[in-house]
Amino acid sequence: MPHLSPIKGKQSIQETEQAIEIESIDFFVRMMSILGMPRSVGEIYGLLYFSAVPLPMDQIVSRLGISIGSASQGLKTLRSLKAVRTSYVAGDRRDHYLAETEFRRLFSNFIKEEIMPHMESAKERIAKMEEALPVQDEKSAEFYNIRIEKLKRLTRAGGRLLPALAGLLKL
Amino acid sequence: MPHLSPIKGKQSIQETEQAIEIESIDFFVRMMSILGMPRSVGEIYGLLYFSAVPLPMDQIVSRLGISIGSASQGLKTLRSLKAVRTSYVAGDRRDHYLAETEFRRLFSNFIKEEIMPHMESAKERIAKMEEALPVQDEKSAEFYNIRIEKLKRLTRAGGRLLPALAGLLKL
DNA sequence: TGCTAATTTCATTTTTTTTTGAAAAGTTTG
DNA sequence: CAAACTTTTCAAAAAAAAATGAAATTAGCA
Repeated sequence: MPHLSPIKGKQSIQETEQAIEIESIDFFVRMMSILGMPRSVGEIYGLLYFSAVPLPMDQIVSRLGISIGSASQGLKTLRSLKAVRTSYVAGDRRDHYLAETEFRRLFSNFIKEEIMPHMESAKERIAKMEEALPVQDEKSAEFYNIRIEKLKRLTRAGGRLLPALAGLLKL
Repeated sequence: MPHLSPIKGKQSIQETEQAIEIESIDFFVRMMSILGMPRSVGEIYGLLYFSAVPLPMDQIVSRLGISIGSASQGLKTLRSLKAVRTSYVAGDRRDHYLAETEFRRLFSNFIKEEIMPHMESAKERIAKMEEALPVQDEKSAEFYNIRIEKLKRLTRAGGRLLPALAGLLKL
């Protein structure tokens, strides 16, 4: 069955596109907020995700109704996560933004940039605990050692598992 | 080489314990904040993690210098994540709190309670996008379908992988 | 049951985070 | 190189999140 009459449904193509756009923005605002990203970042990504063409910043600003400053900062964040990239459009001096839609890559980047540094500093902090420890040598030393050992295993597992996870992610 | 002289180091046993406690609190405040938990929750868990005995709420309050309200709410959160449990102490009507130190279990709980519900509502939102879609039947429909398909794969992968991850986590 | 200690709840305050808006800094092109 | 446009930066405002503290509730005990 090929295409139906163009005047078939209650909604026009634009209405459909707008409906999906709204859902997409909503979707990514929530997703990003799980990852601790501000609303504006989710909105921008959500808008770009379903955009067939790359959008310049002023379009993002006007379509989302956010400030130029927010858009600039949000795009900076998204760029640093490699979640968007710019594409050059002939005869237009504005940057045009495009969403990276390969989630595997995005995820891997997120872990590397946002999570792994924390793991590193966690290890340093555990080392500090060990420095403090050896002085007291009684029965309770055993208790502390066990707890510290668990923390070490936690960071080790995190360090191995998180990057591996991104690879596992067969999207 | 057995134990050294008890008056050897510069620090007493209490000082050592206090130093570790401070590091522990610091450690878990940061860990919890990665997971989007408020400071107080990290502080409480950090204190309990290295406590050899279960602590009643008023001790938590006075040792951390937080309010009774914060402590109560923080403990509620930690209880709901099964990160702490109460243990009964003879002849004391206060609840005494103990940290759950098996991170695998904690992690698995966190995914189940905090992450999976989001995955579920994500699926519902994708379904809404699909509802909006079928009306417009032109070349761009293909574009939308591809994007929606990627989202579906994302939530499917998330739903499978996250719980699996908790199992993998051999701590 | 009534009294008291322990805990929870929640309106208010404080702190932190995010957004805004306007000035500063770049860029492109005529 | 200057005028026009684009983007970034950042102090201030707004919004959101967390902590407080006191009243309300609950639970243990005499």
